Amino acid sequence: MSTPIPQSKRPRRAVNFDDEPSQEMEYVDLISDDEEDDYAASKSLVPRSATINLGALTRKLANQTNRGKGDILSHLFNEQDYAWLTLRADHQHRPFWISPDDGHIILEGFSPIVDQAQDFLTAIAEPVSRPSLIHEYKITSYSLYAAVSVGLETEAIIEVLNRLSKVPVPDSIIKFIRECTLSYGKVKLVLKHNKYYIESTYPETLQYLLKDDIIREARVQLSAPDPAAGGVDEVEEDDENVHSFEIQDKLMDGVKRRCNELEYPMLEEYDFHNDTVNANLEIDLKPTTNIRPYQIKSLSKMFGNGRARSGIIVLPCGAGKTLVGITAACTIKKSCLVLCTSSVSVMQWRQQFMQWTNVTDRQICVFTAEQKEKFAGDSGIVVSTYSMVANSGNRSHDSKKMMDFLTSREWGFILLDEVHVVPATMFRKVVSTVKAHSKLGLTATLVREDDKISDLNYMIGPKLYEANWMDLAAKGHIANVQCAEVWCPMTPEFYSEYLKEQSRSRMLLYCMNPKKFQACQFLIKYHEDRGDKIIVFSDNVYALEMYAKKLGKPYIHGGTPQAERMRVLQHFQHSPDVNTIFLSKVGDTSIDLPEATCLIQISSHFGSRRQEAQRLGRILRAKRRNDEGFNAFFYSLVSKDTQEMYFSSKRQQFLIDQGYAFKVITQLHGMDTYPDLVYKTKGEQIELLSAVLMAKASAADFGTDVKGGAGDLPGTVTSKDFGFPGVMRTTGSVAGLSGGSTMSYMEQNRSANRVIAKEPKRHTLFKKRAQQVKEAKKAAATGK
DNA sequence: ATGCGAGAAT
DNA sequence: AGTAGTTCTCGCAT
Repeated sequence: MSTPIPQSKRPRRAVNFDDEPSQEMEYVDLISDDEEDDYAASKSLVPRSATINLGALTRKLANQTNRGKGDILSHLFNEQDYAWLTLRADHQHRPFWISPDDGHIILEGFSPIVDQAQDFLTAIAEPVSRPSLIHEYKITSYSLYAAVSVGLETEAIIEVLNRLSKVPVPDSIIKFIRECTLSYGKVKLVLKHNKYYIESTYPETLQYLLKDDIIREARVQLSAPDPAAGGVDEVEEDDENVHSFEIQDKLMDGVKRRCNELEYPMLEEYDFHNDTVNANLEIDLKPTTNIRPYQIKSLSKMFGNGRARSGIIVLPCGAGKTLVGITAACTIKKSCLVLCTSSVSVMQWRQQFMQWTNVTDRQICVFTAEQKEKFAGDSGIVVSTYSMVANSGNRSHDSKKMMDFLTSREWGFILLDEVHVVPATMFRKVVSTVKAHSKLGLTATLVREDDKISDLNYMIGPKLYEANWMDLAAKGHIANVQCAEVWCPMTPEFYSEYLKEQSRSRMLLYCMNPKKFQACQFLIKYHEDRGDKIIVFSDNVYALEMYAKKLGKPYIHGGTPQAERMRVLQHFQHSPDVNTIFLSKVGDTSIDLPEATCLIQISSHFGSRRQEAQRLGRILRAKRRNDEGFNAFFYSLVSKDTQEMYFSSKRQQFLIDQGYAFKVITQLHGMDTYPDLVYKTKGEQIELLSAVLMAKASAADFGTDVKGGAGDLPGTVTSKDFGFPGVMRTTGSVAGLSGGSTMSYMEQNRSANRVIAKEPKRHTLFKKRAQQVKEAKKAAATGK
């Protein structure tokens, strides 16, 4: 929406986030006549496994529409039959359809005005899936709250929707938009004297909220309540127009949830310019710090009206989330608390603050188990971990004192790194125990496998911005990645054992499948020869060790001592002789290896979409990403006809929705003739099988193995055991790096071969919401 | 330093 | 289809 500010014109110290809600202008003359060419230009296919749900488009109306009972064929197609849709005469000039049923929007990715349409849709709707040619969005109450909070107005939203839609905007959708946007902003959550208040200029609204049991009981009663006085009379009047009441910290979470359910989501904005109570923090970005256009854009959503809106910014790994957070802190210029998931991240955040801003040692400090510092002046930055702040009982003396320091003061800003962890039972309370005027959550993967992710809407705020991975890759901000799933047939011996086993012990068998072993070895060799640096991931520590030892590569898992980790990582980054490392899930986050250009997964038995995306993120910031035609590679090795097939498809869903296309490789050409292939003979394979069965039988073996430090395990590999013998590295030709095209593999249509993982639930929004509102209102009414 | 318990993710 | 189990990290105490 806002045009990127040219490098030269950008103000040196402050970042300009002017974000005039000028959507009115921008969408007026979008329709041009030359879309035929663009259509012809794009030839690639939508991945079959993308979650485009065209069925949703039709369900309800298809039933309502008179489709002619004499039609002998339509019953065969049911929901897939679109014949009833009444398109506008000039529909080909308009970029999307809107489903009257559930607010889903299908956008043509080849439309000449796709960029503008996409800009608009990301502001008002939730991206569901964005493969290359067709994008799916859905309008939800949350997405509409976000739209309003970012400055869009109800009628403007409806008008632009109407202008861009191939079908007239259904009345049901217009009604939904009006309802959702009407009440937003009427109720505010403010912090005064380190206490939470619900504030509104509409006394009747506060009165209405107080009828709800949860909200009423969370209210702080200043004096003995006068039974004669009811409702609005109890509300304190700060001045003529503003009314408010106080809420207990500990019950804040429930109150916020309730307000959302009652359709009065609380607006959290911080007028930091006019805050004279809290001391300013004199920090600025260094003049040399450059911010990318999409980073500015995301921040403009936060600061568009001159205040700091609480909310969430979603950027892919490697796209500079940290700098976005730091820039926000430099804009607010008040005391700031940064929370991370690990102590490694804590140090990284501190380092990045030092690197990008003029913050001094005295102003920034860390609070972890090892280090407990306080800043010196009236204001400063504290970087800590979620568990440090969430930990309630059994604190050390220093920690207690530090927690008092954190909870007794008012924070201008709280930065929540990896914000998708915040809904976890123990972590969620940090949001209300530490009192901050504004909150910003950062993440690359706003997904969880439970249903708690939507809690962030009321805990933190609306999703202010979500980048499109494909767009960033196209512009060179993150690497281009070729994704492939390699199908490895099980050997007959392994497969018959697999069939005998219970589900739990099956995992080892498909991890250790000799064919997978060979595929892994072959891919490593192939990519090392091209000059790639390779990370191999294995969730299973036993498999990790076996693979790494057999193939002679260093590895790191949870039991690897810190010093040892550093050694291995150093070698990987700087030695031309170490081009492959094996990592357990320690490597999922926080290990930054810009040298890596290729990633192979050998074991990933669960269906975690977040883990898959985070692993891919390890190669998105590849140093060489801007080289001509550079591609990073991401392989998942999957044992054929096992449970892995199912998990794999589930894991890939997030990336597919981001527009990544997974190729299926059923045969690695040249592998069978590769001279040093491991486990080539039947004898070796059976030997491996018996080793696996033995390991599986004795869990004790496992235990010591995993602990790693025990040391007496024969052949335990550490980096010092590697003389880094002269693994010759032939430099691949530049042309050879130009992409997946040079790889010989067979592609095939995966969807024909397996069941595609369905989205957990494609609920009909209206129904769910109606139900929620009904219950909430009923509860409120009975509270009378 | 090392072990232990808790908590998160799935 | 979901549980139980695995792995990892953190913070605290010895």
